[in-house]
Amino acid sequence: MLDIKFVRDNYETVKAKLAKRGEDISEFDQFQPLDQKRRELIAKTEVLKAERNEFSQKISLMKRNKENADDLIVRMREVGDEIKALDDELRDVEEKFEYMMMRIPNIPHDSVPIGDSEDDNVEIFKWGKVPSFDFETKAHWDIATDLKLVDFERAAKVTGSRFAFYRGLGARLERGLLNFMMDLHSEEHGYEEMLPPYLANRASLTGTGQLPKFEEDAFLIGEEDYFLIPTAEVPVTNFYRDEILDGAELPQAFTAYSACFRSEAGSAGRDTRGLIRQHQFNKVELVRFVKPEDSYEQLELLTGHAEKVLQLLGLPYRKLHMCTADLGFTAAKKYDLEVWLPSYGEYKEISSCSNFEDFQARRAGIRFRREAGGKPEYLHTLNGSGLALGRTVAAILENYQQADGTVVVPEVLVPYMGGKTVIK
RNA sequence: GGAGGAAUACCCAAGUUCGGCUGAAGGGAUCGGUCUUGAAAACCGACAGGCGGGUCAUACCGCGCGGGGGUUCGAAUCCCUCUUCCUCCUCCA
Repeated sequence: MLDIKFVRDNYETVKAKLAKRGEDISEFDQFQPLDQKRRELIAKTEVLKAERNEFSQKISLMKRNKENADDLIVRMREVGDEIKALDDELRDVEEKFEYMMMRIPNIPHDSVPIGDSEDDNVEIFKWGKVPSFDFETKAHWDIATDLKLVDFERAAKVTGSRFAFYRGLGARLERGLLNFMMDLHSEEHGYEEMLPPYLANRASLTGTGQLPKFEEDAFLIGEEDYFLIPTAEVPVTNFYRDEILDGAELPQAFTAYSACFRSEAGSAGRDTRGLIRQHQFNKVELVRFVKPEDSYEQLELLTGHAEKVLQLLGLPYRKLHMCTADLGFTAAKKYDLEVWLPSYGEYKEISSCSNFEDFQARRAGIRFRREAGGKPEYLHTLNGSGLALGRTVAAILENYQQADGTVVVPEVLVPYMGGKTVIK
């Protein structure tokens, strides 16, 4: 959520910046009328409440002195009715205002390239050497099926489309990668390891920005009003929801593995084969809680941690600076890491690293105090994938495949694969 | 799933019977001071924080006793509802 006072004082500037995202922000036109109406009603109702407080005191005194207070009580009854009517109206206005504010996206940082579509994302650099093969290469879904690493058909039978069974060395590879990444981030990069719940409530999904606008993307569980988490970002960021942290303990960094669940509404027909777009996938997430003045530096740091995984695995990738049109709802600035996939003949997103500034913190009520007794301030939140596991498996299978149909295990993973150097 | 109990400020904890000088007693912790060579102890003092309206900023005003509704001139205190925690039973990896 945006800072209401800031928006009030800089309405035109904010509107112009939001317009650069290229999405429909006509809702934002309601800001000024609703904000004004809201403040009018608050002013009115508070005058009456002050009066009521004052006279209730008087009535109390009169009663104690055995005086008759009936006239005052009758008068206050009218004031009470008036307050009730105004409060009802105010509640209505605030509900509309809140709903509108919760659906307004974050303001892009000034460094973000302006663009109309994903074609305007700016490539910052490429890393690694794209492999060249002197044999007919296979796509990862064929490699995985041929080597009995993943079974898509039986998953379709047992559950439905876009689910997968990992088996044998495929399951081992996914688990090995998970352990490799968690070890790297917790032991080398200074993150505290976390294993979060996979279901989260409505308040949490609202805190990180999935709700109210994108409810159709999430799986809702029965009558519980719990959602399957689309990413560990949701539980981990909301870990500190409605809390005030000690500034001396910032930054705080967590790495969390979780399964992630996405309905993939609206993606019908895209990436239908293989491990790229599943309803359920595994991911190692990085989350940081930082002081506002550090957040852009911290974004570089976090992105570097995600890149390190790709570098150690020897997977060719490129780093993109996402343009205003491709920022997503919550980010002020975002880098995507895209890994080379031979079957696509192009780079494919495998990590997304964002600085949300205080956008999530404001929604989720996460603050900090610089010093004891100081005013609480909203902190900044960041997160990034470190990395998505299914896509990493796909990338390894495709980039490390050999002419005989087997797959070489990247060196760093050998210890995590029980010493195996080849998947066959 | 069944039966009970609880939720008060940083922590503990009174108040809820009978709604009104409770904008919330009392401890502890914390901070400041006295004393001391220094420290401890003792004593004195400060300690709702937060959010919202308002203001150039103050002042001032509103809300606040788990969340949300309601009754009432007035609610920490009464009613409804939700959430969380605890105990016992049941079930269970």
